[in-house]
Amino acid sequence: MSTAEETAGGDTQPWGEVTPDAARRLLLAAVEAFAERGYHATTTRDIAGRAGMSPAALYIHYKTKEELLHRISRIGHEKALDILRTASRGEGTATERLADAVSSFVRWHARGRTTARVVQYELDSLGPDARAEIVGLRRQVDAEVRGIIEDGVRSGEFDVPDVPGTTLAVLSLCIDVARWFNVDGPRTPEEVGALYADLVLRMVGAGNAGTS
Amino acid sequence: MSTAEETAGGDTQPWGEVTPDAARRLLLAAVEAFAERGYHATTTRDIAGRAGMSPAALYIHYKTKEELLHRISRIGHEKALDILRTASRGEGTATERLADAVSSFVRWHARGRTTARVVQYELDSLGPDARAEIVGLRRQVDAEVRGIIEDGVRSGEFDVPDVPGTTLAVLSLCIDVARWFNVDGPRTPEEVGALYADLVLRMVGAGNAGTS
DNA sequence: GGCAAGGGTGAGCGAGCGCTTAGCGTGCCC
DNA sequence: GGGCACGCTAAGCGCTCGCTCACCCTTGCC
Repeated sequence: MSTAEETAGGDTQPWGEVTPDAARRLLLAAVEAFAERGYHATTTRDIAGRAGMSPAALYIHYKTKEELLHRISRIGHEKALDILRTASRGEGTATERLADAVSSFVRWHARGRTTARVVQYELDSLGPDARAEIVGLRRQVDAEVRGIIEDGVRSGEFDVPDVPGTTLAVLSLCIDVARWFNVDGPRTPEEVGALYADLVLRMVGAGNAGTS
Repeated sequence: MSTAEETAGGDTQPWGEVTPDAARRLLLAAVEAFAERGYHATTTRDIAGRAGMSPAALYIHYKTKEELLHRISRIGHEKALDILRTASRGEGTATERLADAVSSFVRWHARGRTTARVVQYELDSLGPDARAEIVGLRRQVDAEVRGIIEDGVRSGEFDVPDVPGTTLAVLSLCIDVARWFNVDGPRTPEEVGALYADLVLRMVGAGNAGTS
C-alpha cells in the first residue's frame, strides 16, 4: 500500500475509467449481482435497485443488459492481461517472472473475487460477437503465460514435457481461485498467491521451487 | 474398455439407478440443458422438449425444477466421491494412489463434461437445504484427497509444506477441467488425466514424477 | 367387458421478465 | 429569464416463465 511501485496487480480503483458517475455505479452494481447470482438470474430491476435508481435509468447508459456484461468482461480481461504482461515483460529470470505472474494473477482473482467470477465464468452468457472479442483477449492471456514457460525451457530453468498443456494447467489453477476463494476464509490473497507461485514452480520443475 | 476391473472411473452407464424410464430421460435432458446454458437460463419447456414430452410431464416425476438439479448434483457428487475413494483406498504407495486418483478424477470430468459442469458449477443455484447436503459430500471429497497426501508426507514420499492448501489446489486443478475441456479439442480425457497426474506429483514433490 | 390407476397432454394462470415511452425536474447558455 | 438538453422516473407493453388443472389414453386385474 505504501510502496509506489509494487509488482503487477496494483489496485488503482478498478472502474475509474467508466466515465459518467451513474454509469459506473450501475456497472458496479451489475458486477455484484452477476457474481452473486449469475447473469441470467440477475434482473435489471435488481441492478438498478442496488445502484439506487429506477429500472429505466439503466437504459440511459447501456443499450441492453448484455452490454453491461460485455463492458465488465472486456475491462476485466484487459486488466488481467495487463497484470500478466507487466510480470511477463519485467526483468529477471523466467523463474522469477513466472512466480511474479502467478502470484499477482492469483492475488487479482482473490482480491476482486466478484469481478473475477463474472469475468471468468459468464463468458458463455455473451452473444456470439462479444464472445468472439473476449475469446481473442483470452488467447493473448494464454500466449503471455506460454511465453514465460517457453523462455524457462529455452534457458534450461524449467523441465516441461508438454508446454501447451502445462500452460493450460497453470492458467486453470489461477482462474479457479475465483470459484473457491472466500474473503472470510483462513487465507489472505497474498498467502494464496505465494502458495500458488510455489506450486507452479514445482509444476515446471524449476530448481527446487526457488525462493523458500 | 475390455478389462473388467480397470482403475476407478469405470463407466457403468451413469444414470442407471434413476428408475422410471421417463424420469431418467428427463434427468438426462436436464443435465444437457443445464450444462449448455446454466440452471437459471434453462426453461422447463426446454427440458421437457429435449425429452420428447410436454412441459407438464416434468411435474409428474419431479416436484420442481430445483429437485431435478438437486438429484443430478447428489448423484454426481456420489459418483465423484466413489471414484476418489476407490483410488484412495486401493493398494500401492501414496504416489501411485495419488496419480490414480487424479487421473481417474480428471478423466471423469473430461468424459462427462456436461454432468461435471452441472455438478461443479451449479451448486449455488440450489436452495439452502439441498446446498448444505451437497457441501457435506464435497467435504468428504476433500478429505479423501487430503488423506492420500498426508500418507505420502508421512511415508516421506512427498514434500508438502502446506497440506490443506495443496489439497485445495489439486482438487481445484481437477475440477476446472470441466470448465475448459472440449470434446472436439486436441486432447483425449486419458491424455489430460496422465498429464495432470504428472503435474500433481510434481506439486507434491514426489521423486522425479515417478512413472515415465 | 368394466374399471381403477397412473403416465401423459393442451390450455392457461399469476407473476415477473427485459425494455419502452411520455413526461418531469434541474442546470446551463444566451 | 426563456428554452432546451439531459438525467431520471412512473407506468406499462408484450412476452415468457414455473407450475397447475381438467381431462384423456393405455394397461392390467377381475
